[in-house]
Amino acid sequence: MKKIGELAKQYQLKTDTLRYYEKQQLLTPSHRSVSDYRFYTQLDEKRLRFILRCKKVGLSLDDIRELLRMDDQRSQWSCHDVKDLVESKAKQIQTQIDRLESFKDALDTLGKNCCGGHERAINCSILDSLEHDDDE
Amino acid sequence: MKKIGELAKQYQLKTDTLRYYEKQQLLTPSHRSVSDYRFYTQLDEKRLRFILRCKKVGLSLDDIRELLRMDDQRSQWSCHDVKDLVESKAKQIQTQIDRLESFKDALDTLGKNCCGGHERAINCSILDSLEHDDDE
DNA sequence: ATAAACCTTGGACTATAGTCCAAGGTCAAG
DNA sequence: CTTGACCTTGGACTATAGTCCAAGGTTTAT
Repeated sequence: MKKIGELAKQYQLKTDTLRYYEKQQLLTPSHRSVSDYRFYTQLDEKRLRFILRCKKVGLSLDDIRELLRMDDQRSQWSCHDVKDLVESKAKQIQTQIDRLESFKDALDTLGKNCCGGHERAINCSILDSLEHDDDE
Repeated sequence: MKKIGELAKQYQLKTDTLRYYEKQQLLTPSHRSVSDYRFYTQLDEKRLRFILRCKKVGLSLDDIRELLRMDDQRSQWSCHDVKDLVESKAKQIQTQIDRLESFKDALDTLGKNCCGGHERAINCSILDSLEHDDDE
């Protein structure tokens, strides 16, 4: 059983983060001391690793909460449910990627047409194209 | 000269957004009526279009503020300065894209190994891999 | 003259994932 | 027995880009 400080140090988190996860219903330590110190068991720690692994693949705390619920009661859920969550998250991320790609393309185009020299920006092609309604 | 409501309607913004841009030092109407109504000139409107075009290419309000400063005083800046801003923003966006791509890959991998069937998730491969420390 | 539609301001609230702080209680070492 | 390191709580604050609200003033139309 570990106290919050130990657990935090071990996983390079702040104790505040662990308390935050508790408030978010992600990880509640199985025991409390008389003086209300948190004590985390091996299982709690395993749950924390689950959470951290989820974060690594880009899941939000909301997603993780849902996945934990499934993991807690696997028999209540089908593989389909789980896969669904993962796939819809992947799709959502793809949408964000697409959006950013189009930003990137637009910026690259702006940059490519610019001399980038040290002369005054009086006729800067970037500023000019941002000023004019070429594309609309 | 347009009142805030007209301008907002024309560009499909909320009047609040326009006021917000003013507070952010992006767009200050050139005139005020006796009763303190905002009046936007053609130039103000042009400036707004500049802002909206910047947003379209993914620039933040902070970026836009900087770009407007350059546009306002082109002779104070070089093409290099302008190009630099645009390119560094493009790089920053690329970093975000890379991060999301790696999330996407991880989720795709999880999803691919999962049957996605309607059976109970007792042995769900997704949950299993999130539980075990395979990759660390 | 009064209602509807507009305008003003400042301040609170949204989501996300924490981080930091203050005031106070607890515990181990010297 | 006190110091320092830990722990507790609740609440405020961060960034981003607005959005919404309340309380009140103005303008336009009837």
